[in-house]
Amino acid sequence: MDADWDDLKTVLALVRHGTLAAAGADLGVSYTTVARRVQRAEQALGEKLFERLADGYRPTDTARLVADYAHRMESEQTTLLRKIQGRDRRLSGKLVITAPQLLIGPYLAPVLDQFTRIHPAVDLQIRATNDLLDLNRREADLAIRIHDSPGDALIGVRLCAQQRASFASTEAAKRIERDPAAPIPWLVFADRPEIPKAAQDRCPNGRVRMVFDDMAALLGAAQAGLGVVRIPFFLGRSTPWLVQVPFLPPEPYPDVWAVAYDDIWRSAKVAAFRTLLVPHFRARRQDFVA
Amino acid sequence: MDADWDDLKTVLALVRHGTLAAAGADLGVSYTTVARRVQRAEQALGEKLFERLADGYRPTDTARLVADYAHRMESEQTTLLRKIQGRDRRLSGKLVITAPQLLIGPYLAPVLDQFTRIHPAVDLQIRATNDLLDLNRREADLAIRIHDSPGDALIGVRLCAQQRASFASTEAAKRIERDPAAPIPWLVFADRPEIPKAAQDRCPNGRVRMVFDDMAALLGAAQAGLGVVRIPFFLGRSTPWLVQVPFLPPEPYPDVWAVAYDDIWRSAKVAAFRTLLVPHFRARRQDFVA
DNA sequence: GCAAAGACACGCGTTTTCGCGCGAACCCGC
DNA sequence: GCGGGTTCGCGCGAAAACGCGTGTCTTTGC
Repeated sequence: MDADWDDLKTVLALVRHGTLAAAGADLGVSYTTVARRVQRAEQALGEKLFERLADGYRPTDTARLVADYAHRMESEQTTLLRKIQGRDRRLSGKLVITAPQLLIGPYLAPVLDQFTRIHPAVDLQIRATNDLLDLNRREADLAIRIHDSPGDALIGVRLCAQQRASFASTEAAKRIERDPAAPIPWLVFADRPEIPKAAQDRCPNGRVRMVFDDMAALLGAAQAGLGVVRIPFFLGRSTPWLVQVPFLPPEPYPDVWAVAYDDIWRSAKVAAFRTLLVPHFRARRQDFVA
Repeated sequence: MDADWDDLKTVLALVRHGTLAAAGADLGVSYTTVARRVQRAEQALGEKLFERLADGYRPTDTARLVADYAHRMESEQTTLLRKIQGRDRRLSGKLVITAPQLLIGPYLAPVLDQFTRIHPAVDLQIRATNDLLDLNRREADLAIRIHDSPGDALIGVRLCAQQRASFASTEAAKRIERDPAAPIPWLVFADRPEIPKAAQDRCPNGRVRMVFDDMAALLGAAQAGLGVVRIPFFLGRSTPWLVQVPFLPPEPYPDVWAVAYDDIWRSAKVAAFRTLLVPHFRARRQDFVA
């Protein structure tokens, strides 16, 4: 009664995904191999781990127990890999940065350009996403996030404080200035589909004209003059044909952070990147507030 | 940068043993395989893990780090295996009992006999040793130990309290009774090579005649009439040709315990064994004290 | 009621891994 | 200085693991 560690890993993947094919894809092997390894694990442990059903493998209680401990082993492994990576003093190899899509173009690109010139041996990869990538699973080494705090077990530095304000196309902004009493058509983002309170106080005639679930589309609509959007200063200022609607008040917005796991934060590549990143944002901090 | 779990296991074994051959023997594979897996692990991690020396592999700091975390993964695995084994409700398969060598013959044998008759499907294995086997590494399921407390993370039950006293061959005992003032020749065990204080008070003329490092040899010498030994009651009473030297006082001695890991303690096979073991010792508890 | 899709079982050919044997380098004791 | 023992490196044949293709069953949607 002793099991191959990779077989335990396979059981974990199968419990997670439910089907041989999905587990195999996760592990990077064919589903046939998953089936064989599970069979071997069942034999080694002397316990039935799955019920073979037409729509997938259903884990038994024992399999859940195995998966639980395999998950702990996996955690140990990822921590190990982080520590090794953090001890890496070489300025070569892969470095994965993740950042909000719309921050990359106007603000991160110069840093990236400079970094690759100084450290050509580093294989720099950018993951542009608004989702929070799981740094623990090493989906990225360093994350630039717009959040109130660095979060869980992460270490980080605040790159700059932020505010947001109302922006609209030049013509739309002029129209509002000419007739402040007219109803303002708001374009809002899906996660908070209401009109900001401070703006509503100033202009009670506001109404939500459309709701978007994509920031780029929202900006496009604003550029086309469809209405007023409430976005961070950096975004409004770096988007062509948008101007701030002056008398609508700015309001607080989460700050910009650079965060990473403690070990990786101190690694050579991340440290080198930070020496460029932090001054760059600090020099432009006035772009992010009123 | 992602490593096979079995490769990490191999690095752990190699750090532990220092040479390819020893690590291979531990893992049950050839040393060639160990060398190959280590090479693969180094490539996967992008770090040098060992310095190849003429007399073995010397681990780098990174390898020690890997071994540290692989050790944690191993701990998770052994805990898992214990839990699975503990959930096993079947009265079949392997059951490993360890007990002090000299307790087995006179006291454990009847229990073993009875158990194998009632549960013939259980593959009962006895490990007779005075060393403490590592229950955590699953070297044994249930241990019968002579100790003051069950110890670390173990659960257990006290089978009986114990005392020890002085025993000698019939003739030697008579000789002492006839002439209490004559010098008593003691045969003592190597871990405590001194004459017990209480006995020395009664018979100040005692002297250490020989020191033994093996209990069976010590008993043999006592049986041959070479001197007086200080042993637990059960041992003196179950050894032929030995009698208690009456006026030398008994003294305390560690109790007899049955101990196991919590999970395994409740497993079906261990529980079944306990239902025979405990009453057996309880019924004979007077054999262990004056 | 029937077609399409998803999921598993099984068998076959291929790739990878493993163990063995030989030779070289080194340490140790004499 | 010189054998004996131990350890590692390398190449080859055997064995195990792997991926792919096919067939069967079940579910789902029309």
